[in-house]
Amino acid sequence: MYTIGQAAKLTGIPAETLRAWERRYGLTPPERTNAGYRLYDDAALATFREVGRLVEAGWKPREAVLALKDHDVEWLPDAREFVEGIASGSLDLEQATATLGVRFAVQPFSRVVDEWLLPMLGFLGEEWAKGRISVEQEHELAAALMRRLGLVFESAAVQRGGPVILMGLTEGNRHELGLMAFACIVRSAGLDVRYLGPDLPAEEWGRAAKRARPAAVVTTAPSQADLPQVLAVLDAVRAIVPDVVMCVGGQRQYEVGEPVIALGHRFGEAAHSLAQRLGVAV
Amino acid sequence: MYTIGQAAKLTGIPAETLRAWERRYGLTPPERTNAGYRLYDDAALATFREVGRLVEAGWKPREAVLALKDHDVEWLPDAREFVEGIASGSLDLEQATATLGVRFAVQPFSRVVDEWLLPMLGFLGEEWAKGRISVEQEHELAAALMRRLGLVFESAAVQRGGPVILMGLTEGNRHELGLMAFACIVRSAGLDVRYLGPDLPAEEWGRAAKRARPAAVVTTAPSQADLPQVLAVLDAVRAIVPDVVMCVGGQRQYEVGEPVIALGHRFGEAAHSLAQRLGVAV
DNA sequence: CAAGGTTGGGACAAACCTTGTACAAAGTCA
DNA sequence: TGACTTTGTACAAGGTTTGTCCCAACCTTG
Repeated sequence: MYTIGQAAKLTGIPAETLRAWERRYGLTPPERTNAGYRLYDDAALATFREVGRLVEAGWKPREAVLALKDHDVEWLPDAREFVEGIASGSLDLEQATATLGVRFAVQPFSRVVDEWLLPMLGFLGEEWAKGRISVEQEHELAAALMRRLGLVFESAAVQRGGPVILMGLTEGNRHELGLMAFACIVRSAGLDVRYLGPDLPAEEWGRAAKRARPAAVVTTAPSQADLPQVLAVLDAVRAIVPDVVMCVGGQRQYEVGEPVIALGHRFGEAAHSLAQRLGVAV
Repeated sequence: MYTIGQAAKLTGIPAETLRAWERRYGLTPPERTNAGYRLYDDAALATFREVGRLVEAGWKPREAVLALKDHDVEWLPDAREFVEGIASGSLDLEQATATLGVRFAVQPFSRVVDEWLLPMLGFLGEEWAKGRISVEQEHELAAALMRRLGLVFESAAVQRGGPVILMGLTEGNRHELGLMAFACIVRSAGLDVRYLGPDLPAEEWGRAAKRARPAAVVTTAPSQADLPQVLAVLDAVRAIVPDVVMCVGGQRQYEVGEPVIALGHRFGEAAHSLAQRLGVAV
């Protein structure tokens, strides 16, 4: 437990400000000693830091506090707890995804993806394999997350005129979430991403390439069955744009081999290196 | 929620300009705080970006907003032109969805769906049948429209505690757009819609019903092949909730028959009558 | 006990937002 | 061409929000 001065030192927010936040917006009324001294716990400090980050990002403190109160930080548990909540049915999906929106505002998007979304998808796959998550649960979650990511995608500013990047899934592949997250990151960096959607046959990739003349093409290979599809897409696109850069993500990305580039499992860095390869400053 | 300064920073449009647009064209009168401060949500920000995009592309702001709002605008030719533009490749998808977004902001959402989106989907199907629209074009458009509708879905206020409505597509059916538009309308009316996504087998509908205890279930039957699936879903859900209300949309909705309710092709009215049937005031 | 931290509340300047009016640059039209 | 409209931006006067400061009284620690 910390007194207000210690809390101020640890969070970097002046004690007067912490008191003002409590007085004005009712932010985390702390426990008190017998004499009336405030005593904060670690959760309170975490909340202060979250509010601080939002304020630093330009939010009005009132709005920041309200947002964090509505979607209590405690409510977005770590990835494993989240999946556990889905499996047991104890998680309110509506509230959890709304909280994710606040998360996106508090932390850099790519960090949330690398440290939360991708691990979460991994756990989800495990639990699904064990039969602890039903198809309909997985569907509903995927749809909700796609909407959240779509919000980020739409709010990213694009600079037209630069190199075009085509993203989509190969025939038979419908696992959109990872790719969409990557698309959001790349688009947030200002690149012109064209998102084609799931389950697209190789010849359609050729048509898309003819229309868009992409500098790069990104897809994923979550299972072994996707590998030949990825190569087919490579052929189809290369027939139109011979020197196109092709990148691939997903569990089996390293099994595709030259000249396809594996993106790795850290999307922030992957997006960065993709931008560099295309000669675009980020 | 964002203040006007925040909105200006996030959209890149000066606050004075946002106020001028509101004053001159009535663009998205926002909520206000007690003190009169404007508060914008994500959908409003999307609209601003869309108008900005149109202005950047050479539209006049007045036309970008008012022309899309005026009553004497012919909707159907416009939807046809839209599809024509997609087919010929002369239409910029970003710009096209931008006009749709502005319409959502200045017209009742259900009217835009009834008079523009649904006819447009009809034309799109026709051209697709004629081979004038490729699969990848249709995919990319569908993904973009789903993102835009998802934005509406997410920014619609929900009142938990009321009757739950389950929406999704039956096994093999992946035509999400119509259903998603309907989901947006119903959710905007304050009802608790759970959107399950496409391609869900009947037994999974049963599982979802066990979790959510829905008062109503909505799906679509765009082709004849979907009819048996719809009946299978009805059986599966009724095994859990015997007196559930089941509604169906899509081209073949009238061929399902009792006790399934056909929604008709005017979603505004359909949503209204669904709400009435559930005893909810809208 | 002394020194330093904490309590509440009031006060205040800076930053932000409000409405209304004004104006220059650019476009439109007869 | 000249008159008129449109549009982005600017400014003034006034209200709101917010970080910070002050202060007398109280608490904790050495």
